[in-house]
Parts: sequence; C-alpha cells; structure tokens
Amino acid sequence: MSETSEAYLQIGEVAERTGVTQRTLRFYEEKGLLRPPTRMDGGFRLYSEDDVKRVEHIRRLQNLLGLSLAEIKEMVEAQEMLREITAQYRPEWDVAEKKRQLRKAIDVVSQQHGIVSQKAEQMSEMKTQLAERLRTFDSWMAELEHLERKAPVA
Amino acid sequence: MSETSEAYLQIGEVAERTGVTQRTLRFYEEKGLLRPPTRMDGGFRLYSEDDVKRVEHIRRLQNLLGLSLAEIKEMVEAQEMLREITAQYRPEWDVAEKKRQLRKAIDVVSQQHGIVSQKAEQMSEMKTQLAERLRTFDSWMAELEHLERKAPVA
DNA sequence: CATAACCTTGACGTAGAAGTAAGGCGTCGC
DNA sequence: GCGACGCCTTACTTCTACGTCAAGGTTATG
Repeated sequence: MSETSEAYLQIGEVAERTGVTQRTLRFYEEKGLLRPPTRMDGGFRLYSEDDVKRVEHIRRLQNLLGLSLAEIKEMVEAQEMLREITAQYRPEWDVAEKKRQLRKAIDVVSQQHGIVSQKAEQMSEMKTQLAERLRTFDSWMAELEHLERKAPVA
Repeated sequence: MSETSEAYLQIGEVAERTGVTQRTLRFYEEKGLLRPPTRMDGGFRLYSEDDVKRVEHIRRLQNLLGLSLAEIKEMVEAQEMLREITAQYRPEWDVAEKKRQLRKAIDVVSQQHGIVSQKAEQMSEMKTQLAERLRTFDSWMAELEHLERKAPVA
C-alpha cells in the first residue's frame, strides 16, 4: 500500500501515455522544462498526473506553435510562477507583490495569445487559399473529363 | 541594357527581401527546394520575382505548419509539376496523362488543406483557452485591487 | 534468492538546418 | 584598370532535440 493520495507513475508509463520516450522526459527535466519529479527510495522517478499534463502541453507548444524548447521553458516557468501565487495563501507576500507576479503572468499569457492569434489568422488565410486552389483544380478536372467525352481515346 | 522583360535580382537582394540569408538560399537550391536560378556570365545567380515568392512560401510552410524541408520539397515539386501541365499546351501529353497529373496535384493540395484545417482548429481551441485564462487573471487582478483599496498599505 | 523487467547516470552519436570562415573571381563606378 | 564591394564554391562548425548504447542499480515475482 503505497498510495498516499495520488497514483504515481514511473517514467515508462508516462512515456507510454504521452507518446514521448523516456529519454525525452529526462531531457526535458535536464533542460528545466519539467521540474524534477519525486523519487522512490531506489531513485526511480515518480511522476504525477500533473506532470503528464505538462508534457502534453509542451508537445502542443512544440507541434502547434513550433516553439523552441527554450521558448517553451520561459512559458512553462511563468505558469509555474502563477501556481506559486495561487496555490496556497502565501501570507509572506503582500498584495503589491502578488500584483507584480500576476501582472507578469498576464503579460506572458497575453503574449502567447498574441502569437496564437496571429498564427491562427495566417492559417485560416492559407486554408482559404488552398480551398480556392482546390476549386480551380476541380474545375480543370471537370473540363478534362468533358473533353474526354467529346473526343474519347481513339 | 540587360532588361529582357523582368527585373532580375541578385542573391543579396533576395536575401534582404525575404529575410533569409544568402547561405540559406544556396542551401535551399542545393536541397532542391529552389530550382537553380539563371546565372550571369560570371556565375552570379539571378533570381526572378517568382523565386522570391517561392522562398516566402517555403518559409510559411516551415514556420506555420512546421514542415521539414523534405516535406516542403515534395509539395514544391508537386506545384512545379502543375506548372508543367498548365503552362503551355504540351500536346505530347494526352488527356489521360493530364488527368493523372492533375489528380496527383489535387491529392497533394487536399492533403495540405487537411493539415492546415486540423492545425487551424487546434489553434483556435488553444486561443479560446488562453482568452479564458486571461479573463480569469484579470478578475483576480481586479480582486487584488479591490483588496488594496479596502486595506491600503499601512 | 534468482531472475526478469524496469530504472539509473554517463557518454557518445546523429539528422536537420543552417552559420561561418577561407580563398578566390566578378561587377560596377570612376 | 583599379579599388570596393558583392558573389562564388568548399569545407568545417554549430545548435537543437533528441537517439543509442553501456554498465550497473532497483523492484516485483515465482
């Protein structure tokens, strides 16, 4: 009975569930993208469900936005900061300090939002262009088929 | 008077206009992403406006869709193929052959369209999430300011 | 307690996408 | 026709994001 409150996962399970390799998980940890997980007595890493989510988030930022790990690290760190503000009460921080932190977080998130918005817009533009093209091609194809019916292969 | 019909550009100008380095332009040529441009007698590359557009297109595929140069090459080649079909009459190709080519092109473009659609959707999803977050943060901020007004810094 | 399955760190390797440097022609304006 | 600047190729280097052993420790199971 090792269940304290959460089900902890070993690196292999996390790898399987997230679709990245164990090497990648260790690599992300090394690079500061994942905070070092807790360990078993023998040294085995124990991840939480939250860690799984974080990995998935990292992958989205990579695949969808094409950000470098360095850029992603910045973002993740900002998230982390937020967690610090919101998690427990932290009476040692006064309101002014909290406001500073929160403002920083808002900055980061709105920057992200800006990037995403811009990219999304460019994408839909591209999508429109492609759709237009497809229509053109389809009409050419129709034309070719028309030709073929009028003058079938001898 | 070297103007035949278009204004040709040297590699430096193309680099400046597209925002990539000269090295990158030569690299793309080497990799088959840009067809070898015409040359001056001395060997200097002479690019057309079309080439500039192609470079911009390549960059969009890289940055927006995150495709590898190999993947981009395939796409560019398909475009090129189309150009062949549509450019001049090409009486040596019969209708069936043209249809085959056109079908291939349609395949490529609709595949691209699929990718873009999917990404665009994921992006707008992400955008929504970020916007939601921002709203949450803003309300927290408002709360903090409210607190501050009720109990100003002693 | 032996054995398989899983994990550890460390070190080296690799593919993709260029960057950079060297040494040498080309071109243009005067 | 010469100086300054732009361009040529070739070759070596870099950076990112991991992959791939290797040698050994840990954990679960019969």
